[in-house]
Amino acid sequence: MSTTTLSTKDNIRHTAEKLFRERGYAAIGMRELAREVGIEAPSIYNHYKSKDDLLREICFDIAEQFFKAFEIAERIHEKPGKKIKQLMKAHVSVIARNLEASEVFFNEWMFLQEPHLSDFKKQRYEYEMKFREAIEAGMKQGSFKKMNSKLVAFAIFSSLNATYDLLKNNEPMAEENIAEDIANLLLKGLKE
Amino acid sequence: MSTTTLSTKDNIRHTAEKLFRERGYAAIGMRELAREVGIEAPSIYNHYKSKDDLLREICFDIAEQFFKAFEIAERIHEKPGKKIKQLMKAHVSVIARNLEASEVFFNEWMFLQEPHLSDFKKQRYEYEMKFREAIEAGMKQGSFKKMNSKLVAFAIFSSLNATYDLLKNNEPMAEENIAEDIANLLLKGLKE
DNA sequence: TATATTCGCTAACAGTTGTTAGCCATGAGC
DNA sequence: GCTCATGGCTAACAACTGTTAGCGAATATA
Repeated sequence: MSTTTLSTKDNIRHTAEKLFRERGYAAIGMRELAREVGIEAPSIYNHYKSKDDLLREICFDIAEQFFKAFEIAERIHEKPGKKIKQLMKAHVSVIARNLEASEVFFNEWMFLQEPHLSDFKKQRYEYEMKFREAIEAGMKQGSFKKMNSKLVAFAIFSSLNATYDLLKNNEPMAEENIAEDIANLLLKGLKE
Repeated sequence: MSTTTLSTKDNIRHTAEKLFRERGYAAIGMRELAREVGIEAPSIYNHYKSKDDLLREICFDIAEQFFKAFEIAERIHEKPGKKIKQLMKAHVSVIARNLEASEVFFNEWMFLQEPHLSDFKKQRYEYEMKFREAIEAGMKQGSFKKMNSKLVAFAIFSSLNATYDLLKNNEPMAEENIAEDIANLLLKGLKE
């Protein structure tokens, strides 16, 4: 835990992540956000152009982290099973490092305004497709069962994205174990 | 598709489900909801006591359906693998029959006011525990691998709850196939 | 020391929020 | 035909929305 005193801008950012996650972007007013930070609402505008600007910074920052983590994990060339596992670990690691912000990324992106909304959707689709390519490669190569790759991708993503709830509601569980366990479950199945 | 002309109350309900799902409970005003229905905002109050009342009806109606479907599926006594599959199919079937409303149930419940909020959380927890019991029974009995049952339950729920996206964004896919495919993936795994 | 920038503040804006009061037309039951 | 409930409507409420203008103190730069 860093003990550096955060800048006001960082304080606004982190408080926004916390509040947007807890109660939703639309339900949080600038005055409430400001009160939680310990300043007055108009002071926020010394650091962010608008409420949308705040949301945009959060969402696109997380998006960037997902892409970077994916690229790094992709470089390690492995057999499909190991590769998917690597990608899943990278994905979970981004969530675990940004517990509140990633929830905002998943649940509040629809409040982005154009043209950022379209931008965001495009990036999300790209990311999904990168995952699906890795899955389909494994199917073609014979390591994976031949299934609807979209269904598989959705099952993987939604399982991984439950990381927040697992880390928040549970007996402490190491981040790496979550990815490892979910990967094993999805790869080898629950049946003995 | 039924061609019965719906009552105004039903119209409000269905329109609310659609709008709350699309843009979130907090972002939809009574005037916008009314406009979409084709009436004026105050007329809504002839049918619902408040905005919260509307959300409450939607959320608790879906909760009830989940419980009922679970109970019916539970009666058919089977081996753990078949049983989980039955429960999953029942769960997906509720989602498929209430595509918009179930999304509201999943994503907008936090806007419920007390004491209904606590009520809701309790019911959700009960439902989760019923599923986990079925999973743990399978583990004890030796049919399933011994894993963290909360993690397994979360993976199952989040995968099943992706049904909405699968039915909406995809080439048409039969509801039963979704549950069947997800069940097979989670039970037998992706690996060949 | 003079100047410019940063960053807080208060006051205020126009528009929107959920909701209530109260009026009027329709149609059912007596 | 009279009465009453139903379910629309308009007008209005106080509170709240995101945001801007503009002021003043502190800090950094020259």
